[in-house]
Amino acid sequence: MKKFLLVDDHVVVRSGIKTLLSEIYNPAEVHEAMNGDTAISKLKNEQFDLIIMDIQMPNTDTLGLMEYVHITYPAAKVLMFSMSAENIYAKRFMKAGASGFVSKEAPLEEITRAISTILNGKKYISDTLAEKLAEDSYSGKSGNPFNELSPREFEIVTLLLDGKTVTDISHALNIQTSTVGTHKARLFEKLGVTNILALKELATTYNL
Amino acid sequence: MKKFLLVDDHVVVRSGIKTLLSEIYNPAEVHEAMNGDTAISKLKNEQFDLIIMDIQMPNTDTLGLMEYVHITYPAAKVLMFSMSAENIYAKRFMKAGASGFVSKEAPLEEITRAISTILNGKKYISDTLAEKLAEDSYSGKSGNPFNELSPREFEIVTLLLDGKTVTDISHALNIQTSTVGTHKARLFEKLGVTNILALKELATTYNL
DNA sequence: TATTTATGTAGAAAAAATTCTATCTTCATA
DNA sequence: TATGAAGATAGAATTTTTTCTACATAAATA
Repeated sequence: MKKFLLVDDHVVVRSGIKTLLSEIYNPAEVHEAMNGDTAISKLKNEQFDLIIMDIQMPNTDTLGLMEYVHITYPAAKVLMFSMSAENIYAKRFMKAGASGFVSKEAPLEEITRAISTILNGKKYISDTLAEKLAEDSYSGKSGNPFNELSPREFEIVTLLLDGKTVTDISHALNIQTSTVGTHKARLFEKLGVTNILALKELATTYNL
Repeated sequence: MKKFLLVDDHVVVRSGIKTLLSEIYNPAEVHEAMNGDTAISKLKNEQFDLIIMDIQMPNTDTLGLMEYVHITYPAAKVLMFSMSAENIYAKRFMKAGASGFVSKEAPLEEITRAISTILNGKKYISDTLAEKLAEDSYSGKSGNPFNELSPREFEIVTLLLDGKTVTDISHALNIQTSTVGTHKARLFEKLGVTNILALKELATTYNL
């Protein structure tokens, strides 16, 4: 019997995936976690065939969580689930050790394909994402300025775009406000923006 | 038998709600639409006991859709479903004729309560949202929240939306930064917003 | 291998923003 | 007309953010 762990803060989403999994892998043992902490403690006690994780959860640094899972349980397979279509996040998560990336907007058929591909020990990425990854690796630059950001800067930019203040972020990441300030200044510099609204606009044009 | 229409672009969300509905209202007839256009055409052909709609869908003006539904089918009951917790839009959707507003982050228990409350002909809003609404209706406000701003506040909101800092504004208007700060705090309060990004979003929905 | 560059971090100081309280004025209305 | 609400304004105190400098480490490169 396959064992799954769903990490998502939305009941309805968990319920939807659960239904889906039960239909395909009957019986399927489906565990749920609505935040990073719960996920971590579940992982300590049990081993899963597949972890399905939302990339976006309140009060949870999901990229950090992905890294943690990959380092702590290198054999774990994680399918990242994103609310929006293929975006700039995908690459980061794949680098952090995810086994696949799929959008919640994707047709059911693609979602099930992603799951079974990963369960078979392979990685799954959609065709469009594969193209994007290919593009970058051969043209050097993607043209997307957000790709120039370091992992930490990227992490911070997403929180900033979420309306979080420097102080919020310093708490969330357990670092000094001055450190957050430094990252913020460097990332503003890299992106060529001078205020949060311009940052938002830029992010929107690159549909981040 | 109850007839439902789910309007949401995410398969897994639809599937989750569908499962939920089937569990409570067995049998339940659940129709789905993944965008506004599909929803409109479904509404033309059939009548539903309840429409459950995501407030956020790509290429869909959901507030406009809500208004359209309310005007075209005044008896229709619509439960708005938002990805994030109670947000600034809730109020506008309620004013546009929604029967309820609930967050996907809400516990299952609240979601089912919302659904049954509305099916019983009542409106459902969370306690926190109820408070917010009470505040307004009691002061008789309606429509565009930007109209509630005083001339000075409006002047300042414009500059703020232009990416100007408090200091910039104090120079431009020849007043103290503390004065600008006071105006800013009051206007944030009036608009029910806590940061500049939320302000921008609000301004965008009222195409300011 | 030695050297540079990028990154993550933070302390200290400075600057900016926010909060709180308090005038003063205008305007509506009991 | 007296009363009070709404608005525009700030001073002072406080909090937050920014800036500047610096250091350690890791990765890249001459």
